[in-house]
Amino acid sequence: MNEYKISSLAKMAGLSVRTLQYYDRIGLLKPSKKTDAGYRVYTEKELLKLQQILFYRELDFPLGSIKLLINKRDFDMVKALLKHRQMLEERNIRTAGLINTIDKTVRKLKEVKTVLKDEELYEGFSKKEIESIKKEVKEKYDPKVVKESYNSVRHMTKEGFARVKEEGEQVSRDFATLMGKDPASDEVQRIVARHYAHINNYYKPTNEMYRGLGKLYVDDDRFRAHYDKYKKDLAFFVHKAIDAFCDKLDKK
Amino acid sequence: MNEYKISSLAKMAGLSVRTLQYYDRIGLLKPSKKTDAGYRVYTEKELLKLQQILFYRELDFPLGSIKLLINKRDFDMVKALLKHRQMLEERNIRTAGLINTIDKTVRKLKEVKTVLKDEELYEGFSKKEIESIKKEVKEKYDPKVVKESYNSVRHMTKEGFARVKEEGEQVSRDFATLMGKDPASDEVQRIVARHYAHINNYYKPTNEMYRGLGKLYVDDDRFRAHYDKYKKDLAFFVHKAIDAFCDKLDKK
DNA sequence: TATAAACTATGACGTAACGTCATAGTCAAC
DNA sequence: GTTGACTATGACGTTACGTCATAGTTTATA
Repeated sequence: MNEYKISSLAKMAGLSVRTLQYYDRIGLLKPSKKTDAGYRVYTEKELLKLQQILFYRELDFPLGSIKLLINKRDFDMVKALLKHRQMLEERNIRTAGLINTIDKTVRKLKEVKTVLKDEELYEGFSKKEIESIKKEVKEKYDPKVVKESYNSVRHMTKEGFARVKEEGEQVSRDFATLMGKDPASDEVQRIVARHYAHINNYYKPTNEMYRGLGKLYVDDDRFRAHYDKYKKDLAFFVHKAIDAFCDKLDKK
Repeated sequence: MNEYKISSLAKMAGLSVRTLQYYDRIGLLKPSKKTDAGYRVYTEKELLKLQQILFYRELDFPLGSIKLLINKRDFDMVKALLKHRQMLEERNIRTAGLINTIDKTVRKLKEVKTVLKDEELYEGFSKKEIESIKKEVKEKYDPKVVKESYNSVRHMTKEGFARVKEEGEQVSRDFATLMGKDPASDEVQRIVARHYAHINNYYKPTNEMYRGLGKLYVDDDRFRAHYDKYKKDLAFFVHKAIDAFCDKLDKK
């Protein structure tokens, strides 16, 4: 019977020497024998077994399972295959979902492909204000968070931008008219819900994060200025309203 | 701004403490500061950044890529997403292929599993003939061996059997063209190996079982007829070839 | 036959993204 | 002042190998 040294078998099977040594070590494929010098010697028998191994490996079976599958003669192959199939299917479903999420995200980003110039983005602000905002945004806040909304805002069409901006302004005005009411009241909470949905155009915050965002409206000068522009202390009111909103979410 | 200790942030984000410590270590998410005692202190800023991280993580981005994505200001998000999408799609296609392979394999195995009754296996033979064949096979050859291959053959459906025949036909033709050569020669042995691999689709015979199957090809009229249909005495040739194959396996 | 080239074995370490365990220091409460 | 909860860190395990270094073996060649 022909005998093969490790690199021959490796070449035949398309594996590396180190891989075969590894398979030996974990007991997946032992050589037929070893020479006095400790060299591994394989025969056709091992080649055939290796083919079986590679079949399962191709199916993404973990080596530990393969070891059981090919060594136990009474192992229920069909059951193992079906169980594995189940797992592959779940993996596929999940991956399909991820692709979908990417598509949605990309659509959102692309829909707004036309790049707005800074002047358009910050229309209403003076040049100096623009610079200071940009600088502040860059230095003070989390780069990515700000960048994402910054970019998504920057890449909007004028129409898209106008729409979002209008939406945001309406929400702000609504908050302004309701100031003084109980932040936890239904009418205020309805506006918060709209705000929350608005925010979700840009990213999907957890409850805690949304709460944090509300706090940021007060702590951050630029945000506070934005709201307080509508009405004095509106930022604080919005913060409280968001807090109440999150309280309710948490309680559920 | 509110300050959170590591377990608070972990709970909020649904991660483990160890994971956050890990993210700190690899520079993915550094705490806002550290206390004198070395305790990590996080704020809402980190919460927001973490949310971004989790968004990409959900999409199976490796953490290293996420680090670049959220830290490099000029990183092209759309490009990165589309590239990732490409990868996910390839993964999905491959997984779908694996599922398909499993389905085909399981179909085969299930056909094999259904037990054929003797009458079906030997349809066309009389009861007496059946008994005589069984008796002969049992007595003439190593009882255990023959019984093994016998039984494994018995467990096929008609359809399964037809499929085996169909798929085995190519192998048969190859044997036919090589008849006259030394059954132990490399070229013949290669075909035997293919036959062996083919058989292995259905069950995993021991060497002895495989040898018994070879004998069965000669001793059983139906099998013999099958091979001799291709060429006179082909069954005997195949038997010899399988014998030589098993000799080599045994010799080790 | 001596030597160089090619091959082999083995241990150690690295990978990704954490989990687990052990050890030790820290903080708040009773 | 002690207990209990919390934190930090290092070490090791996980999967399926790859890479590198070191050392011994076989083979080819001069």
